[in-house]
Amino acid sequence: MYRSVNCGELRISHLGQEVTLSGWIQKSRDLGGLTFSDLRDRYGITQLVFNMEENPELCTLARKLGREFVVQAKGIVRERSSKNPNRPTGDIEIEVSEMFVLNESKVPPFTIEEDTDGGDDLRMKYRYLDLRRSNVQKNIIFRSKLALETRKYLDSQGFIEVETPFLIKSTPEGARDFIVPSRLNPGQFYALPQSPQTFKQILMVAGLDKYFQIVKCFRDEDLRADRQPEFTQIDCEMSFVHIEDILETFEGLTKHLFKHTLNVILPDFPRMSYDDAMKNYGSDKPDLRFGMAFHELNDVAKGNGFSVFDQAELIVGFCAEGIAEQYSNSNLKELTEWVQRPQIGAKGLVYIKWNEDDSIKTTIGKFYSDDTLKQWMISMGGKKGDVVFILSGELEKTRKQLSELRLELSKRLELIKPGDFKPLWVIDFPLLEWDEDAQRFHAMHHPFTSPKKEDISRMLTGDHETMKSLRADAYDLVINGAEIGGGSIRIHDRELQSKNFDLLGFTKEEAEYQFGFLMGAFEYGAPPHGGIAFGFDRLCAVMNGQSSIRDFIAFPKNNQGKDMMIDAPSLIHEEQLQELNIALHLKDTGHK
RNA sequence: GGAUCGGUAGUUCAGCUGGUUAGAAUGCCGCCCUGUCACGGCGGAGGUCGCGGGUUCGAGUCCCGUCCGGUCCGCCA
Repeated sequence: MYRSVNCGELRISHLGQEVTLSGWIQKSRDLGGLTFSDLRDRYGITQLVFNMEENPELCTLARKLGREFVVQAKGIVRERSSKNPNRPTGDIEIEVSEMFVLNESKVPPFTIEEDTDGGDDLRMKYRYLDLRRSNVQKNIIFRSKLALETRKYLDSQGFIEVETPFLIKSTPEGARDFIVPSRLNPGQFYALPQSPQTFKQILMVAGLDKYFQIVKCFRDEDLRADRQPEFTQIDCEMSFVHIEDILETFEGLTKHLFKHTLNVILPDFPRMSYDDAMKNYGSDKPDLRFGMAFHELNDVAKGNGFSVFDQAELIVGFCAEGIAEQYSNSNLKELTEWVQRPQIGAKGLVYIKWNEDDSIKTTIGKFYSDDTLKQWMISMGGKKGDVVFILSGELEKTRKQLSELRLELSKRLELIKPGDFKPLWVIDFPLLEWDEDAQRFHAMHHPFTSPKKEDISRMLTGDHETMKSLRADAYDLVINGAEIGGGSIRIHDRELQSKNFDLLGFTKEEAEYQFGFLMGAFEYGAPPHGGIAFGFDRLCAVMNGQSSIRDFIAFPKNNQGKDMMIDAPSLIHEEQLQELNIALHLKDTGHK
């Protein structure tokens, strides 16, 4: 028997018991006559004590224990003469009578502690050591619990989990596919799914009624802190539903998850149209943990001879409450430089600072009187002691820039309270998006998304401009400014689906080649249906107040899509290529 | 595809406008220590300053190239 108890469970109530523990040596403290060793496993840390006088052999052995040695120890639970209140097991220790070194360890390249000194690079290469750290394990355990609670809730609502294939068909739409060659079908390729979208719709046609799957998805795009080439979705689909049914069901799921993992009770989620989100926050995923909503100033600001404003498509600003005192000229200058960085790209930043002494400090004093500017500020919800920031220019760019400024300012002003959660449904997304470069429409969500009922006739008959104004039955769940989930009511009618492909620039043949199976299925009694997919990794991260999803994935990839531990991707043998009938034509990239 | 920051001891980093023998902390090794828990004390080992080239009397430092990593834009139906 390697152990009778784990390293986290012993308390003062166990005094006098003989126990056996196994774990890793976290650290030893050799005091000469006494040696203390901290034994660690997933459950905690228990102190072992060795006495040179009473058991010199064992104590000598203990002094030789290095970090991360794997050890089995048997002994009596004793009360400590000096307790450690920082540890749940801090009242007791094990007076060891018998010990085996089960395995030795090299000195680890970084410390296995809550706050490691290791950089990301090393942590990924030695992920098995990184995963020994309690806070990384905590994340992985959280993830497990979140998946379990997801299954519990969806099961309670009558959903069934169905596995869909990973080897499917490549489609040029949307993200790039990972491609898998087929040995049995020379020259032909599978693709890994970007999502199980078409399969779950087929399952609705098949009458499964309520489907879900916690499933890996694959996208061969460039990575970010919150984007991995393989990631996990909670993928769901329901039949005979309107938008309301879906929002209600998955608001319920989200509340359940917060309650049963974080013990956080979320109030009902507000809803905001896409148009309002863009207008008021310059973003389709606004962070509602702080204010600074936008106010447009076109009506009041134009026609006073300030050519920058007069020529702008949009003049828009927001009010930062109570920062006039703390925000000096140099702060404001620095902020101006910040928005002028190429990544943001604003030409300049207009501010109006309404000081406590009632004076106004502004960049546009030549064109507007102090009283006028105060009127503006009052109309924007401002008052004495506030500062208003204004950007102007082309509509979409300006909104995006001001949105970036809003987020940056929230960080600088530390407006975000830890543990605060602000979920939001963003609804009524546009159906189509005009791609100026490609001179064609793209589906804003995906090509299976249904237009709103009242827009269907306009879609069937409208002109180019009409298409831009079509709204979809599509929705995103946003929490704290992160897109956590997205979905839509789907098209379930062959003709409408066909028309949509047509709008998106598919020829009839292409549409048939790629999605004929789906449209074929629609001809055999497809029920109205819709669904949603949650970014599971992102949900884990957001619930824990983190922005990077990598610490919630046991074996993540780095920015280049590489797994540093197993060194993948990698070259394959010539014979493998031959068997697959694949010849490489590598561009000379200077790589090995 | 682009922008930007970084690469110096096992690790995390400092190293100024170029100037003796490249430092700190931590880790590691050795000795001492009977109540430690960030133990303490004394001593020690540890470096191709990512790589290649250039400028210079002299390069960790400046320039060019390259590789590796972080962050962001594009991209992510």
